[in-house]
Amino acid sequence: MIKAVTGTRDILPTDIPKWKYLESIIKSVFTLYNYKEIRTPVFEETALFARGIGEATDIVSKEMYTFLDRSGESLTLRPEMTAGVVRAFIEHSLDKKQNLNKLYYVSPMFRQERPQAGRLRQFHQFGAEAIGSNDPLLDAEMIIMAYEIFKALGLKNLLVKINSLGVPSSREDYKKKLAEYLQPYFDKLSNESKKRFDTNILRIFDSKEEEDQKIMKNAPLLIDHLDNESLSHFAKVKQVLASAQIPFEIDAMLVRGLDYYTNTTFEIVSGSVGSQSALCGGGRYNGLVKELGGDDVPGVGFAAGMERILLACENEKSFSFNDETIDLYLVTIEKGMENFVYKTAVELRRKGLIVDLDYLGRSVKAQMREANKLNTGFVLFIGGEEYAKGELVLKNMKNGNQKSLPKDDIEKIFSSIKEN
RNA sequence: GUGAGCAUAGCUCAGUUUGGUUAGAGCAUCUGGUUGUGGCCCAGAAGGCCAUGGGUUCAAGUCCCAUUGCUCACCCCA
Repeated sequence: MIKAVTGTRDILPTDIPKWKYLESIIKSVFTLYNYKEIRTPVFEETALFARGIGEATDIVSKEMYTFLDRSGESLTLRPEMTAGVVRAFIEHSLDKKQNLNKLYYVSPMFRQERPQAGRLRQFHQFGAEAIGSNDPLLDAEMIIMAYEIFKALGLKNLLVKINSLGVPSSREDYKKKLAEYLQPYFDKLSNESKKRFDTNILRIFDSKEEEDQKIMKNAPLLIDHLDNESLSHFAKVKQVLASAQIPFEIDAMLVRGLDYYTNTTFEIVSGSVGSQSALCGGGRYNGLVKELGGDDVPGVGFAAGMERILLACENEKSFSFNDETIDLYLVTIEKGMENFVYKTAVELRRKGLIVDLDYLGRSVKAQMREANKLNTGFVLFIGGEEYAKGELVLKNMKNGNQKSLPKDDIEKIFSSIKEN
């Protein structure tokens, strides 16, 4: 048996309602904040991600689905959306048409990691990018929109964590200080952290090794070494969040594994999923557009994992649906009625009723059991004595009442059903 | 890439500890319970190479080994 590839999932009809519901909330919140949807290709030139996300990051160095196409060009299934959106932004000169572009997306992403709770190889993210302004209002707006969406879904067990990484120049000064502090402990660091010492020293803060954490507890914090401009930017973000009544906490250890972040970074974590608890993450990326060949345009954005969110919703039972219903089920009482039955079904469907019928030639009892299972409001019996008299029997499945109607009066049948 | 756990009907699971005739249950499916009427109830049916391949044994769903798959966790991320 051929099965779905490791880390991929079928979304079956029974799962579709909750996905549609999630998508409708995403769309309505982004629309309220006047973000416009953008769709970009699922694959891009490999170089886009290598440059945009950073060669040394885990995503680029070990998680991408990269392949050569038939002409020998190296392509990659997108592991995240920001690089592609920025590429499209530059390619279509969106900044020349509008000073600030507020964009959102809902799309599948691909990363070759070992699957676990809340982590798949093909997964879905929604997110937003605001490109063209350095206003801290937008940093806060990202967090607010994500939070509004989670709230609308009924999620409770949430924690907003924010941090500031400052600008590259002040960060370089700080990195030197951090290196000086860590030098005496170097031998005690975990192997992974030793590597990071050279590649991205800030990431040592992310280590969960006990020994590393002990050392990092007294390390100088980036947040205490921010330049004045970064500090006031961060202060404004906090102030806006507070005025929007978004509870948050500052996590000076929150660094994040993508190279492009500057100033604000944030995550919203849920206590209702497994160990992969970040429902969304994002931050400001003021150098990215220029890095990818555009003008020096600032940007900020976030991405949220939809499977993870739905997992949290299920665990919290944050919303539920009524059983799906149909309007009418046609029961064929005797053989030979099929043409009339189907014609009636089509005409009622054209009037807007959800109509189903038997396609398996089953007994009346079996058809009634099916009608009941489908939660139909009405059943229309076709055949027998009444049909011979030119009538059909309409049964209300809630109260069991039945009445006869002229067999060709579609309008009468329609209104008898519609009135209830 | 590393570690641990799991694998029996469409689904959820008994049975494995202490090997012993034809492998069970609930749910779901199907058929009936007087000629043409659902739900609840009752009766019955169908559905399994017990993940795959080797081994131990008189005998393996049960013990051993390998393989594959899944799950969870690490790394990291959404």
